[in-house]
This record gives sequence, C-alpha cells and structure tokens, in this order.
Amino acid sequence: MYADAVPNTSASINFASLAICHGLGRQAATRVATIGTLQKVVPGQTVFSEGDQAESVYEVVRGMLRLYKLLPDGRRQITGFLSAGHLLGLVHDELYLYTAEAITEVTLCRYPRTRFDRLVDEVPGFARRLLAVTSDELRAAQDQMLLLGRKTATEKIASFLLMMAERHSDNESMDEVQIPMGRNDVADYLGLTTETVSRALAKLKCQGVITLSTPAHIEFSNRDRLEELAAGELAEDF
Amino acid sequence: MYADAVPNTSASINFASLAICHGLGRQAATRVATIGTLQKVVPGQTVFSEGDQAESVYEVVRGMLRLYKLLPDGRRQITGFLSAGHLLGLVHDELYLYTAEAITEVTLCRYPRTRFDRLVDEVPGFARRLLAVTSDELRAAQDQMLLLGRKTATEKIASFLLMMAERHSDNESMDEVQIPMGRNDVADYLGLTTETVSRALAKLKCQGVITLSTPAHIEFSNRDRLEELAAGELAEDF
DNA sequence: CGCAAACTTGATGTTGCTCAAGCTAGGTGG
DNA sequence: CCACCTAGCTTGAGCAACATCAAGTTTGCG
Repeated sequence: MYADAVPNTSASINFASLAICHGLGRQAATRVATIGTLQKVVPGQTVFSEGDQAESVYEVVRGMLRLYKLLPDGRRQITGFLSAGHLLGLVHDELYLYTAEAITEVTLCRYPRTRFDRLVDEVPGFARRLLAVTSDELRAAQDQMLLLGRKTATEKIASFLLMMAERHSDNESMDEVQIPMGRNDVADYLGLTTETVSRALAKLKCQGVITLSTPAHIEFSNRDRLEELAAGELAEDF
Repeated sequence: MYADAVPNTSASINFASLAICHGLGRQAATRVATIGTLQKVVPGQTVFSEGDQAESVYEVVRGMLRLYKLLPDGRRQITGFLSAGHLLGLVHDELYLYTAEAITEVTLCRYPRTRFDRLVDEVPGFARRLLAVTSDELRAAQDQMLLLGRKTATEKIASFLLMMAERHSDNESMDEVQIPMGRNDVADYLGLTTETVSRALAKLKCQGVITLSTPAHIEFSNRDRLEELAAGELAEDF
C-alpha cells in the first residue's frame, strides 16, 4: 500500500514554504519546487522500505513519519521521527537504507531522484543547503548515539520529552508536549521496551517532574529537573 | 597539549592524495589542498575538545583518531574511529560537538574554517563532494544506532570486528585485523564495559569463531559465522 | 455501549555492570 | 640479561537495571 500522487499545483501548496528551498534565491527555489509532487499518506502506511530502489527524495510537508531499521528477527531501531520540513531519502545510495512509515496522516513532497540530482549540480547553493541539512541530521545522530550507548532509561525518556517539546514548540518553551507516536515507537527509538518506557514515565510522574493527563499529552511540572536528568547530571536516586 | 603545525610543502605530502580532493578537478583540488597545513599528533593527544571554538576542519592523513562525547559524570560514548581519508570538524556549528583524540600517532591536514567555507561556495563540486562525505557518515551513524539500541554484546563485537577488518583491508577480505585501540575504547564505542568486551571476545574464541594471538591481533576462523552474528541472524545460544 | 488496541502494573528472569582479584606483556633500571 | 613494575587485559562472583511474561486497565472508536 503505497501513496497516491496528487498534482503539486500552486493551489495545493506554496512553493516558497518548502523547507528544501530555504536560503535559495527565488528563481532557484522555484526550479526545485516545480519538480516536486505532493502525496498523502495515511497513518501506518509505508512511504518506502529499506532495500527498495531509492528513486525519490521526499520532504515532509505535514504530519510525522518514523524511520527505522530492522534486524532479521524483528528487533527494530527507529533512527528518527520526521516532522514538517525534514527531508528523507537523501543519503545517496542505490537502495533506501531504512523504512519510512507514517505515524499521523502525512503530506509529502516527492522529488524524483534523477531530476533532483541534476538540480544539485545546477542550482547554485543547493548542494550547500543539502550539506547543512545533512550535517544537522548527523549532529542529531551523534547525540542519539550518546543516548543509546550511555544513558539510563529515565535519562533517555527525559531527553526524548525535551526533544519532542523543542520540536513542537510553536513559540518556544511551552511546558507541554503532544506525543503523536505510541509507546512502542518511543521504546524502539530509545533502545528500550514499551514496559520500561511506561515505567520510566510513571516514575517521573510520581516524582512530580511531569504530568500525564492522557498517554499522549505530557506537561512538564519541573522542567529544570527534566533537563538535569536529560543531561545526565543527576544521581538516579533523587 | 595541542599539535604543532608543520608546513604543508609538496615535499611532505602529495596534494592529490588528500581525500578531500577526490572527484575534484586538478585546479580545484590544488586550491583546496593549498589552504591545508600538516600537523602531527602523538597517541593520547587531543586535537580539539567538545565546546572549543570550531576554527578548523581536519583530514586524517595517517593514523587513527577517536571522537567522543561525555556526560557530566564521565560516561563516554565514542561516536567514531577515524582513519586516513576521514574528515572531522565538518559539522557546521560555532563550537565542536565532540572531542577528537589520537589513538596512534596521527598526521592531520588542517584547513582554517573561514577559508574552507569560502571554497565551499567557490569551488565547483566541492559542496557536493562534502555532501557525499557527510551522507556516508550519516549512514554509518544510523547503522551504529541499530547496533547500540538493539544488538547484544556478542553481536556488537562481531559487527565491530568486521567493520575494522573492512576498513584496514589493503586488498579485500583478509581474515585478520589489527585493533589499534584498547578494550576501553572498544567498550565506549559499543556501549559496553571493558569486561564485557573481554568476555564477548573470549566467548567467540571458545566457539572457534576467532583467534586471539595477542589482544590487538585477531584472526577470523569462521567469518561466515561472524557475519551471521553481526547481522543478528543467530540465536545467541549456538 | 462494547470492543480491540494500547497502555500500565506486577512478578520473575537474564544480560551486562560492578567490584575485585589475578594475569600478561612491554618497558625500565639494576 | 634478567627482574621488576605498571598498564592493560582477563576472569570470577554477586548485583542491578532492564527485559520478559502475564494480567489488568484505560482509551478511543464504531
């Protein structure tokens, strides 16, 4: 079950709003935007799978995706959650290196690889722009390595909550987050199990650090403490 | 204790051999190479530290470095081992995001950031080249996330040994590796402790998968099995 | 209102960590 | 040349954090 294409008319989206065009001139931005077509993807739907021919680059326009890799026995590692403005399929290889699935309903802008690659060579500043995007992903990946390799369950959860808050913050530091993905996704992102995620959240709730009104809605009752935990500055035992 | 600069004369190094120049034309390569200066670093010496002003980009010419991030209490995650041809300090931020230290004696080529950035804009194909390099680092980082989050100790060690073998292989698949770093570095790269690394190696030795002539020299007695382990295809219990 | 999926909580198990003690190899000085 | 000494490696015993297995409980949707 793959996504349906929808014509990328100017009625459906404002080209200039595409993140891929940030920092490009008006003409360059238009050139990039016009090779894109919009797609809608429903929750749970696969955009592409690890090992598929990498025929397109995508940009998330709205909604949230998960990217993951699997081991043969089904163990899953989510390498990232992508929200509006993120690019995927950019890592240059013949095949996709991970699977991309929609968590919420997602709108994507799809760029065919061959035309995309031509623009990388021809549009001034485009390669540099993609370098900046990729560098930032790399930075995030390195932070995630520190998290996966060396943080405790509680520290992982604290880091995750703050990351989600930072991402959604319309203004800046609203002390609440909506978690659009399930506990299982969170677990597979943090290298934990669903149960451990649930317990770590319960522990933070007990300690008065967070409030769980619904499973998906979390408020920070004590952001300082959450940040100390995330940074690994706190002895575990309060 | 920081590194001494050595003039980058053509006597000391062949410009064309710099990895940073691969795929660039002769003229472009010369332009890039001429802003570089060579440095020597002794084992254990720091090239730069996390949080330092990011004033330079470096290329490893010879030897091996470790990059790592620390938590306040000293927990360390090594995010990569860099050998000849790798770039570091490329992630564009005002400050370095990790510490770089020499494992062996290392020769570096140093590029001042301001001049380097100018070349990114001016030299055709340079940004694209750096994009390819960074994409590849990102791919490696995603593999490492899967390893850190979801692989067992034995699987981590198997993956690590094969990675090291692939890197050093002068020809292709010589069934032996030299491990230039200590057990502690290996542990901090794989999200384990020294003891667990030692035990996992002992286990593989017992099972006849590898041979440990000295701690640093490992032979693969059963590469297929090692690859199955690394891929996570094997039930742990033989 | 009822059902299925997701979340939470509890009891038990296992992997890998911690603490502690030997072992080995390489470098140094007698 | 050999003995010592130290740093790094290995091995062992006990432990803790997180996983697993197994019920409950809540949530959201038809």
